[in-house]
Amino acid sequence: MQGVRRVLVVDDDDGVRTAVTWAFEADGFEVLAVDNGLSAMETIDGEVLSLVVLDLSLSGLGGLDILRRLRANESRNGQRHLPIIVLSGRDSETDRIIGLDLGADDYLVKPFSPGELAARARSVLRRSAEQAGGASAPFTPVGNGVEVDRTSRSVWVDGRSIELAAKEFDLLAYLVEHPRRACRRSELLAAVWSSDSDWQNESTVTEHVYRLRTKIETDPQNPKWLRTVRAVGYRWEG
Amino acid sequence: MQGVRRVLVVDDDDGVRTAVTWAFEADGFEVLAVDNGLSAMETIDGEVLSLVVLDLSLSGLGGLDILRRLRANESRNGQRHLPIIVLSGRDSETDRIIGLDLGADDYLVKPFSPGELAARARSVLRRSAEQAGGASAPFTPVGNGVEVDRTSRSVWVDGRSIELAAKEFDLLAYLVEHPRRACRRSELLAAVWSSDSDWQNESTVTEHVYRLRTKIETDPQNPKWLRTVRAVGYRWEG
DNA sequence: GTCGATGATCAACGACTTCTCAACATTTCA
DNA sequence: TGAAATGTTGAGAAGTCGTTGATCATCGAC
Repeated sequence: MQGVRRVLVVDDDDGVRTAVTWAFEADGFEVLAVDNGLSAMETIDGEVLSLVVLDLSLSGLGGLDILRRLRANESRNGQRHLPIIVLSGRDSETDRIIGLDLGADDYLVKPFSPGELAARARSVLRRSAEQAGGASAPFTPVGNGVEVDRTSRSVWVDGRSIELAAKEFDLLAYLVEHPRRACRRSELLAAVWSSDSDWQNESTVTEHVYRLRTKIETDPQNPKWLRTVRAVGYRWEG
Repeated sequence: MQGVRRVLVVDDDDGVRTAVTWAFEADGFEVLAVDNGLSAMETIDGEVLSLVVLDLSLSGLGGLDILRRLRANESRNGQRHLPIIVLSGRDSETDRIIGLDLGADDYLVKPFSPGELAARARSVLRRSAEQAGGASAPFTPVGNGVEVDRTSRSVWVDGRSIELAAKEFDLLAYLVEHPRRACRRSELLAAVWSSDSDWQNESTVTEHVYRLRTKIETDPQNPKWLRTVRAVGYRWEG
């Protein structure tokens, strides 16, 4: 898409900055790294960036503040959406990220593997490019795999069109948009049903997954895409 | 790593303070020395230090208290791990266990030779530098070795994907996040099982370590990553 | 070497999770 | 309004996982 892909890494831990920098440079990115929120904001204002990797738990001007300010600025000035991947230190923070829906494009919980970060970065950039690419080219379902188009709300599996009910589609779309993430049922309830797990029964999710599998998996008993993560929930193998 | 290597010596015995100070100054360290726990905490808060040498048997605010507070603060604020070498007057097994459990990086019993202390200091600092240097901490190295990803809850050993049960994964993730630390079984119970050791049997940890080893170690009888620390617990060799 | 303490290994059982299906509730649309 | 499609809930079966205690191996002290 662009000649230079430039990423900003914001983390106050030397080790994380170094490792993330390596991972991105190995992937052909130009990397800027800063260790605090103020420098991060300055860099974002002053530089042309393709992507920001942002630690949530910065001291001082925190990751959440940056995210909030950035998104507020963008919508006020009608600027282009700058893709952001959030890093969070604890698994419990994940729930907050999802709950608050702060506009991160993806998020990773430490510890994470560099390869995983690189994969998510590519995926975020691809989506961002498709979006910027305007009136997305008429969808052509190609070859193998599962293709989901939110605009026409249609789904193809290995090139064949599949009919899904509304909730089934929403669930699948969410999973496909968050590939390789172990999603807990409560997360899916919140995201797809806009509901609290206190309010709604989590077995609703189980049942919809069951129906989805019968429709999209070749061997529903032995699912290839929609995998169970025992004691947690489900994961889409993108 | 740093231009100046600065060490804080905490001991209420004049003779020990003097001897240790000499030993470190001869080794090119800048030395701060205090004779009580309160001053120690103040110095730790106010100064940039490379290492603390801490007498366990201080009167007043004791060595164990300092260790506990310091490590609690670090984990709460996500600060860098400050290396600590503990000095103890007695060779009692109990103190040794408690000292290592609370996150002392090494341990010396009085009387000791200044040369021995200097050697251990160098070793502790080297390990600490390696750790901060990126190849460990929340991040696991690429390629060979064990990679853990909390987001997708998946694990790779030498590039091959490994299936783990829920508790096995949680245990592994905790260990990987605290590399090169002797973790007591009670600590692991508290961290991974959110449980009291009075309530749950510590052999649960032993068993889970056993299962983990059979899944991730090439030679489980002779573990390379998940090592036993006799009379204490287990340690992850990051 | 012997003894005691500690860890490894194994088997067994109970508890928990998910799958599956059926029944009921709700929405949609003719 | 009524029928069909869709969504939600609950219950039982099947399977996996977690935990424990027993027994054997190993280590270190004496």
